[in-house]
Amino acid sequence: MKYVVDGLKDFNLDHIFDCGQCFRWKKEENGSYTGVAKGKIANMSFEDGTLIIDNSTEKDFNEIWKSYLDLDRNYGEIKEFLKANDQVINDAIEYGQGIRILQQDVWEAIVSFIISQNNHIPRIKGCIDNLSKEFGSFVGNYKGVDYYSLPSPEKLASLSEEELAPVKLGYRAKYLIETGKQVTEKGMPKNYEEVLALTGVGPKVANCICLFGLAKMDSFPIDVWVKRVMNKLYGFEEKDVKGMEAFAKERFGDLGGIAQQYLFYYMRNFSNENGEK
DNA sequence: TCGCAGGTGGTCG
DNA sequence: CGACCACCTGCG
Repeated sequence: MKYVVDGLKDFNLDHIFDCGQCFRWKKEENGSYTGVAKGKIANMSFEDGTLIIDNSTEKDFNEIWKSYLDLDRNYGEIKEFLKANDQVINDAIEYGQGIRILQQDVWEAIVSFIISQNNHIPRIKGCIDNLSKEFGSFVGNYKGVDYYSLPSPEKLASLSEEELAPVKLGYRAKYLIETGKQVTEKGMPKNYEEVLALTGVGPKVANCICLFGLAKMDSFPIDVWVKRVMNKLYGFEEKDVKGMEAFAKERFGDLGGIAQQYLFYYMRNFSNENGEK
């Protein structure tokens, strides 16, 4: 079963799945992406404005993928607003024109971004993969490959560091166990303060969780790449995080998170392509 | 070999 | 508060 969406603008799978917001979508040899989210497996391909979602019913699309891919938001309008307010961001927007902020599961965002701290992307993906296979639940098989969901907060809370050792989380294992306990006891966090209170979650990770898990579009995560791009394009000292936060709020307002994704993707990918540091 | 990577928590001043 | 520094792991 396939579900087809025509006439999509401001949409590009490479931009969406390679802009650092998610770690569970794998690019296939034919350029499509396969992944699992919210308990469903899907394979997506996109060409000339047409998105084909394989292994998805119309019901799946309406209940899951439509909102997951943030298709109800008008990114054309957002880009015009950002460009009008800021001449400097123009190139970044053009470079990542197809970016969309995925509306991911909150718990998945919590686990993913705790793991992401001080870590390389291939290893982040490996950790999430291991964690799902070892302790998650079986979601299904698609084209010969088994897919698993992440373990629940209760499941993580029940594990010891020794049991988690094969997942190779390093010192992040205890953060995940503790966070599992906190979420089990207090429920899922709903705002920045509650997210920040979780063990192993500082300002950067909290902003990622708010942006990608709670759809708080004003969140502006500042990591090393954003520090670099803020230095390069706007002349900030890389340690001046406070200054960057104030600037983002003033310049981008409620759309800070979307602006951040264009800037992040531009700095991380464009500069690499061009052999800059 | 050793530094470092999409940071955080703990400890000082 | 702001400035340091250790920290799992794997790769160059």
